[in-house]
Amino acid sequence: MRIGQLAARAGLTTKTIRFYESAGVLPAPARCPSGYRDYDEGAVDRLAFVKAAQAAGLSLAEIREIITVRASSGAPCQHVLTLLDSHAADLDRRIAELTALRADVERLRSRAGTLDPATCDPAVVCQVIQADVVTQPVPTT
Amino acid sequence: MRIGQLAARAGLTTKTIRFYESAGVLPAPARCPSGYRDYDEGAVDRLAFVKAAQAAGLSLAEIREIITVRASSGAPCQHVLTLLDSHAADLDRRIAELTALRADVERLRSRAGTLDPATCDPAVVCQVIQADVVTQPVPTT
DNA sequence: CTAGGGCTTCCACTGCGCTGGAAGGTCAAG
DNA sequence: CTTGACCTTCCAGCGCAGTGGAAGCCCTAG
Repeated sequence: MRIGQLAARAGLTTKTIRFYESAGVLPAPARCPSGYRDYDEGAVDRLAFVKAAQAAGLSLAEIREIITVRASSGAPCQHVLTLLDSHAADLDRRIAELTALRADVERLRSRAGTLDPATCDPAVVCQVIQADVVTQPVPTT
Repeated sequence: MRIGQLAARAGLTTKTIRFYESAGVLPAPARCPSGYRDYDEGAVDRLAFVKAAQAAGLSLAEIREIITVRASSGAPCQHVLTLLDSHAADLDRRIAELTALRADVERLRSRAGTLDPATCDPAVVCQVIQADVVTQPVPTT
């Protein structure tokens, strides 16, 4: 199967598939005499795995590492579980950060109603934005 | 005041201050005969505003726009409130996405305990990661 | 006079996951 | 023979908020 067909079956572009190959998450396939890439069915499965892993929040670098572990030392289950745990912890942190930020924004918003535009000094640009109402370290997006 | 002193007072690096000037969130200051930047007290206030606005989740582009509105048509309160509302909505979406992703990861994790490593087919790389357990569109980080 | 610390500019790079485009080769249909 | 779809490679850029480094000027202390 050529790259265009694989792309259609996987719901990706040919660009993305070549990029995945260069990123090390899709093995380099055989080549036709013409130089065209020639994929087997395994490529479809592999791309499905990559998609699922991405949907689980893993980066291409992490996916590549899982694949490497699988190739060199068998089932990467333990490694994957560790990754998932650390991602879950990251997510908990992110969610807590965003929730706190959300509360800060709400606080600014509701405080804005109590402000008199006439008291707004050009030097501070806009009195709605006040450092002492906002407690975030930095929105680590 | 020269750039190094301003940086110390604002808790930033000189690099960042020059970058803010080029990004349009800090006005270009006067220059000493030597060519050195010469800041007044207003610069400290301005940097405090930028910090607070960043902490509220605004991008430098948005901050620049607020400053522009302030300079051209007076108090930007309404504009700022609109921005804050749209950010609050973004945050709600992000939080919902991350929470759903967190649940997916948890589902994968707990399902992993029921799997037998022996049934893990190299073609799928790792059976812990399964598309049908994950329902995210794409983790729009 | 020299060393140092601070300042100037400009250009490049970081991370991440692609995406776009140029210049050219391959193949089947008309 | 030509057209057009498909493929190849390589190089560049996106967004975001900076960070790093090079080459060179300014100023003060020793």
